Amino acid sequence: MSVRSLNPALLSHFNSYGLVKFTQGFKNVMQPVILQKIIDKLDLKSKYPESSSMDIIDIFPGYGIFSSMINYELKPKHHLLIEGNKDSAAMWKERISHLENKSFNSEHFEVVNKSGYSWTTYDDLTKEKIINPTFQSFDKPHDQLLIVGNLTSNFGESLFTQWVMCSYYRNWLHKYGKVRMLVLIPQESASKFITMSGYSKRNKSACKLEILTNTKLIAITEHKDRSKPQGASYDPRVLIRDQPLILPNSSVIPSGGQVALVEVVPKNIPELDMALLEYIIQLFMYKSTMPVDYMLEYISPGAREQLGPKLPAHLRTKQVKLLTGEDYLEIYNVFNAWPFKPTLQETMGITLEDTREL
Amino acid sequence: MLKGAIRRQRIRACLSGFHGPNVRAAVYRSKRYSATAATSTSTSTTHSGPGATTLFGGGSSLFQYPLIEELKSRNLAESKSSIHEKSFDQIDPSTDIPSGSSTNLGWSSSYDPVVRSPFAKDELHLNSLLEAMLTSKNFNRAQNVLHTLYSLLMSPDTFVYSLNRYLEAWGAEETVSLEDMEGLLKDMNKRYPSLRRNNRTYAILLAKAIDEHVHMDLIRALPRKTVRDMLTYVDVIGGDGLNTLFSTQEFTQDYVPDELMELFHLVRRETVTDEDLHSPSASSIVSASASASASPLSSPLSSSPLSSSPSSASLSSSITSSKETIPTLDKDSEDLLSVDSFGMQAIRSTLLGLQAESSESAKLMELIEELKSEPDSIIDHLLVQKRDYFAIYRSLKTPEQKKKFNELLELHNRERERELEIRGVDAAREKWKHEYEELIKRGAMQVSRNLNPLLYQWYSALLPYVVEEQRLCIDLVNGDVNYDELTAEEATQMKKRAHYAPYFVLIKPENLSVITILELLRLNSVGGIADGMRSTRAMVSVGKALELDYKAQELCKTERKKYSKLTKNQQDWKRYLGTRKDSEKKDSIVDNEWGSVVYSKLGGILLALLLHVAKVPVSYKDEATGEKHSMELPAINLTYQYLSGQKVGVLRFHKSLVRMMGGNEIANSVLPQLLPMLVEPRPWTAFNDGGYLYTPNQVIRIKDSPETFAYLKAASDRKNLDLVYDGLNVLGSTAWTVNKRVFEVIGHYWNTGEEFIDIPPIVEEPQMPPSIPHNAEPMEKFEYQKQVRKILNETAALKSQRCDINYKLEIARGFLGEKMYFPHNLDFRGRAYPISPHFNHLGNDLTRSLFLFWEGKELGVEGLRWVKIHLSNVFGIDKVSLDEREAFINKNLDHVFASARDPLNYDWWKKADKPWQALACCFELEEAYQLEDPTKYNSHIPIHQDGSCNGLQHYAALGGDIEGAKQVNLTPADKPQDVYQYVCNLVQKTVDKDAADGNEIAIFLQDKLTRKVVKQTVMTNVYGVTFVGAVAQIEKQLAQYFNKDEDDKLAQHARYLTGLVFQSIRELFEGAHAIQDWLGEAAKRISKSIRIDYEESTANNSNKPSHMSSVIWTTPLGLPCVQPYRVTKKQMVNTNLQDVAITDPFGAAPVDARKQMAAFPPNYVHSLDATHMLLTAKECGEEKMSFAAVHDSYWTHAVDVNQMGECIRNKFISLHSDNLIRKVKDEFETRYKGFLQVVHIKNESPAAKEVRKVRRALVKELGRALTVADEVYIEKKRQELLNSEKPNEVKAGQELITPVSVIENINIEQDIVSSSFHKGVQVLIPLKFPPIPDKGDFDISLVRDSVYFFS
DNA sequence: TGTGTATATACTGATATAAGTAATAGAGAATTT
DNA sequence: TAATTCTCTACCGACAATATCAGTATATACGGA
Repeated sequence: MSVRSLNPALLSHFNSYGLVKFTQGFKNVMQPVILQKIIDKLDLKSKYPESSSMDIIDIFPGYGIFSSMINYELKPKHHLLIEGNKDSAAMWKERISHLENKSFNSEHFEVVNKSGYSWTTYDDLTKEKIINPTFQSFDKPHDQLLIVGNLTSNFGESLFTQWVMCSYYRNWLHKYGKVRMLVLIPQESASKFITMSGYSKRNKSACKLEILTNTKLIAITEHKDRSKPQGASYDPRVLIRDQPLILPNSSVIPSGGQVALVEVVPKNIPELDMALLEYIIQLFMYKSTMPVDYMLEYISPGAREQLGPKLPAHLRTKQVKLLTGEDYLEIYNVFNAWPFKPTLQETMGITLEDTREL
Repeated sequence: MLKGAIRRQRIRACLSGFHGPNVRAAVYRSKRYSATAATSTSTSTTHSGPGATTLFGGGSSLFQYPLIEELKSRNLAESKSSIHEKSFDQIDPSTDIPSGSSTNLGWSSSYDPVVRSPFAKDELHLNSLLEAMLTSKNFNRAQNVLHTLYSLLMSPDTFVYSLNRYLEAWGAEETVSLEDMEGLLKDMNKRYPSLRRNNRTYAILLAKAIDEHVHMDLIRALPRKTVRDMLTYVDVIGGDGLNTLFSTQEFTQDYVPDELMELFHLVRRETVTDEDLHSPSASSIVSASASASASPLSSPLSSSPLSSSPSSASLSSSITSSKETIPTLDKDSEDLLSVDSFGMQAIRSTLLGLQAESSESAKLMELIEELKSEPDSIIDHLLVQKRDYFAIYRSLKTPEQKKKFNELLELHNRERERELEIRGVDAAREKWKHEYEELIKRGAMQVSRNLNPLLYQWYSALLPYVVEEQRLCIDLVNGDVNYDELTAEEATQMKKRAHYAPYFVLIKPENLSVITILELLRLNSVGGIADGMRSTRAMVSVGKALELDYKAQELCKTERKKYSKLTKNQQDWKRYLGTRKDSEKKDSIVDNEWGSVVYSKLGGILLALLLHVAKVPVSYKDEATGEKHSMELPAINLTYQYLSGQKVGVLRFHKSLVRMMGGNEIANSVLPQLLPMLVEPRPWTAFNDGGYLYTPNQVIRIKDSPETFAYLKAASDRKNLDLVYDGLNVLGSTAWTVNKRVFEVIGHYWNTGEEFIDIPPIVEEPQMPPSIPHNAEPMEKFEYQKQVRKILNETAALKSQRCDINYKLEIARGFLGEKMYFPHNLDFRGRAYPISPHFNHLGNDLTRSLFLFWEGKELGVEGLRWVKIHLSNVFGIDKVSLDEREAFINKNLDHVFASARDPLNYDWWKKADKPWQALACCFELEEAYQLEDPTKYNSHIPIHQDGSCNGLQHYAALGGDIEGAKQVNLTPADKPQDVYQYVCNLVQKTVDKDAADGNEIAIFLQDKLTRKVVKQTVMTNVYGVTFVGAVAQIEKQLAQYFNKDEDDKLAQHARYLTGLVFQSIRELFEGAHAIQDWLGEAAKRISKSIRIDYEESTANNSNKPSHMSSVIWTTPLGLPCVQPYRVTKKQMVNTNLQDVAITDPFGAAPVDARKQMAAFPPNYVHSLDATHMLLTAKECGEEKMSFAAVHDSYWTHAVDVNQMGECIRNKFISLHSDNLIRKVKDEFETRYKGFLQVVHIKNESPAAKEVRKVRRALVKELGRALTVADEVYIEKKRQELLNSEKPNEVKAGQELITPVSVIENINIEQDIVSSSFHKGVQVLIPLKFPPIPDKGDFDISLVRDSVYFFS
């Protein structure tokens, strides 16, 4: 098996480090052979035909085998490694100096030793003119910018949903266009987020993801329980649709870690009252086996009586868990036109804290 | 002096009451652990010697006791029953037989005389059901329940009480004859041969016998003593019964118990001549009533001339008649639009509406008229019409007049109080109706922002549904439901109904509806939800409110039965028989609560119905056409909300409804439950007997802790709590009134709708920050969202505060001019609180300013001085000497007068630290100075004496810290010491030193240290604040010196400072801290101890035995304190609204060791300050002072302050003259005797080696791994053998070597390591407590002369 | 009429939910190896 | 057993998470003997 994308210049460096332990709470896929398959499946070259002028923004790269392979595959103009962790950053710096000797760092790796969690990190990228991506139309995915990230840590799940929201708001790195994101997330997150209507684990974020992006499962790890069929914790319809690669457990550190690689491509979505949409989804999800008509009243007093009739019959009787993104948008529109739609106070979930003096 | 000594002795007597004979009766007889240890000291060394190759006493087998075999086959059967989950129709005595035995497990310790049945939950359930079935006269079902109950109870004695309940209710039926009852009893006896009748049973039979005029037959058949005892069950026999009995000539005096003797003579005399009844001595008898209620039977016998008309008539007619008078009686409605609450008006109309009906009020009016006609009387028509009793009372000149007025008012109010408790709900409804009809007449329904007519609409819409639901429930309870005729869905619904139906039928639909509505409104914005509430809370609260109403009504019925047909001498009868609550209750193991499950189910169905019908008018403007549309939308909806990532069910009010409730035009309706009382509360005589006339209450606020209940009951039954009750009764007997002048000023500012001092403004639409672009950067977005959230949070908080204040003012308004009392009860540590929520003297500055003593006392020179000092205190000048404080006010007297004369425009008082109380004080002074001699002023204002950092005062006394004691004013000084400032100075010193050494942080902080920075930390230190918590507090104080992005720097500085503060406190209160640590350590050991007599029923975690023992101690007053911290199990309950999680209090839950440990030191100290307060209260009460307290702030009349101060100090000294910690230790050592403790000791220590050796041997024999549970079991067996009667068993026990026995005599203290230390081994050792730390040299008697101790 | 199997129902336990990790440190408990 | 990861961090008054699903245990229905 060839590992085409593995940079030979780095081999000795990888070897000298051995299989590192410092995962910092992140999970990682460590086997080049496996990663090669992923890269092949992603078919990156056709998506980034002029990759030599592109930028890769690589967030929480960690040990970075995957990063380096993508790098070698695409050979971008800039490959920024946003790595707040001191040890990892130091290792990358060492690696780069290693490459300086070998290839004068023609890989264009650059370490940004700042937290990938903090938004200011990214403001600084443009402020300090480290990169200067082009602004592209929102009709098609951006072909000069790629986000790669490892969100397998504790806060990863929330950060992932925030990145998705950024793609909708067209801020952060998504201000440049519909930027593709290749993100490694925990299996628990992936099996909730990438679902189709009716799947039991589907949650609010999954609905948002469906509405706002085209997201595909690229690869998943084997199931922990050998007696279960592979992919048992995922929505079977998604598995059929996306045909993800199955990674052996041994390829992941810490061993047995369950992860999934997903490819997120933002959609071109008009402006919505996102707070309202989220509120509707959230409230419906509280009792997902109930029909829409019944749940209307949970959103706002009088909604059932007044808005129920405005919904098509098939929607009204549909179980909430069976609703598609489209369905949600339709319901959203009805609410949005209603004079008594929920106010900010309700959609924000205001709570009273103890106001007593000292 | 002598008196004090006697009292002290009594306290001591109480202290020891808790352990005693019962200790001996416990599991292990006579010989105890320590004795064993002493004898085996020598033997154990031989065993552990090298020669002991076989560990078990020489032989190769395990001696005669088959210990290993037992261990191998040990199989624990858990006592289990699920009866508590069944609805009434599923209960079947033939199948519902619980598995396992109902033995008493005890709670934290088996030495204490408290009862715990494994089936307590089922018992409770069945008893409630029985009660309900009897009330609804469903005797067949009730009998079913009764039989099931029998199989659960631990002793036949307990069963008799339930049987009596049945017999009593059944016997009350006219169709049931004495013969029937005897028949039933015989039948029962046949089934349950162990069943014994008790005196109450006989009393019940007697009642029937009297009815049938065959009572002498029964009486003659019984021993005289039995007859005497049974007659004390007055609630069973009834007043009429007694009357008949006493009139029977054959019934001789020797049948009569002492407490009824006078009544007996009364009846006998009455039959001779009626003239005696109208003797002129009447008033003197009545005069005794105020104090007599504490001991009703000791007051002189006489009759009152006031009783002529039957009170039952007034009861039913008063409401309808009062309704008519409402418009004319409305007082102040124009002054205070905002607090125009209909509920309160309803209450007031109840309060006001009784005058014509009862003779008591007629008499009062007569007196008032009489007084009015006196020359220069200020009583005018208006005052009379407004019923400003306080103004009238105040205007009276002679003590005789006052006395008489008070007496008559008391009688008058007794009637009104009863109305309030029994008929308040009806009054509220009538009020709604009235306003609704008024509004309809004016045709103004749509535009009205008045809430009450809307509530009436809700009520009218709700009622038919409730009626229908009740009909279904009745059918179901009567067994008239044929499930076959129902659809599947209906059947499920009916099954759900079965869980609440027995209770639903007990209350009339009108009350069900009104209470649901009012309770819902009351709960607005509680529990952290804006414009709504947690649905769980709502459901449970509604259920509880219903239970309270039902019980009050039932009690009233019982009482009416007592006096039903009596037309003469009702007052006297009442006084003699007391308003004792059902005496039977005191005997049942659990107080018969319906329980959370029933509450939530009842609340669920009622709220579901209400949600369905409650509408609110709304309108909107069509943006396109500009047309305005009006319509009705549901007023409330059920939804959910996430609270830190967890779902909670929420009932949310529609915005329009919220606007109606919180605006300044409309006020809430007040649920007339647990309001301040109009008469002196019934004195506490038992844990569940005292306070309101009819509404039941417990003396301790217990939340989900049957253990606390068990201890409380045991102590109460043993009469250990009488001193506690005495103190509590003093608090309850303080009469108050509302400060009308302050109230009017508050009302003025309230009505402006603007912010003023404690009054939040009305916010209609919050001002949002300017919106940001759709594609703003994430940072900006989050920032924006944060701002919006903050603003919304603030407005929501304002709204809820306004709502809350409104509710308080509503109640205050209802009691303007009234005399009111606050019944108190205690938290589990003994701190006292008024039972009445919302409006009480524990509130904030604004609320407190509304309180005046009803009684006035002439100031005198000292009193005047104290009023001034008090004003200075509330003004914020309280750190200087008393003379300086007085001087400060003298200097500012003009400001004081000006403030009082024109409070709206003159601002001086508004600058005070506590402005509202300052204003009240200004009024008082100004009025006093209107007299030629202000010292002659009759003052009503309560003067406060506050302990300076009371917790630390107690700690300092316990620890004997000389400097610490000085700093918290235990030592006489010429000006008050300020401990916060002192600590601050200490810290400053270190900071200066560090700064001099070049410490950057210290240099930065050098000039920023203030008292305020350290205050909170010093204060919370008593509560055991951790380093992290304190850092957070100090960060808040330092935040102003740092930029937003300098969080890390801020934290760094805060941490440095916190370290110093902690260090300084530790220095200053060295002894105190040693005590604090000791208490913490003791709590830790207790809560991590293992009871060897407690069998672990879950085998799966036998390596982690649960810790079952709470920290329990007895206060010097005899109150047992049980820390109620256990891991709570949650039970999901299905209701009509949603599933709710209810904490299941009956789970045999292990303790929450962490909480036990952290909370014990503060709880212990609080139990001491509570003791101190109650002792002081009692003494003040005896000295005829008015007394009130807010934990460590004691209040009395100005003139009495000096005397009270003396009292406070003396009680403090006598409290601390004992070695309290020693006592706690002794108590612990008794209670937790023989318990084991889990510790980790160093691997390589000799002790560890010994233990390993024994364990290895055991494992070998056992053929499997040895669990901790096994070790505990072995130890238990060893203890049993050692304590055996048989010498051979004792010997076997001595020879038995267990992992515990090999180290029990080795000193392992120095080998103990923390559990996270890796090279340690876990071992069990007997529970021991660390030695008590040495006390400092502070001499407690110095307190006697410390003026600033409380000031 | 008693027994055995198939299906319906009831019960239990696990899991997810939200969504700037706030800042920090240190003990103790829980979980995993 | 040993090592690691997670949790929590101020007392009381004044409390409070729920819906769903998967898997298992029990009850009912049914059919055949």
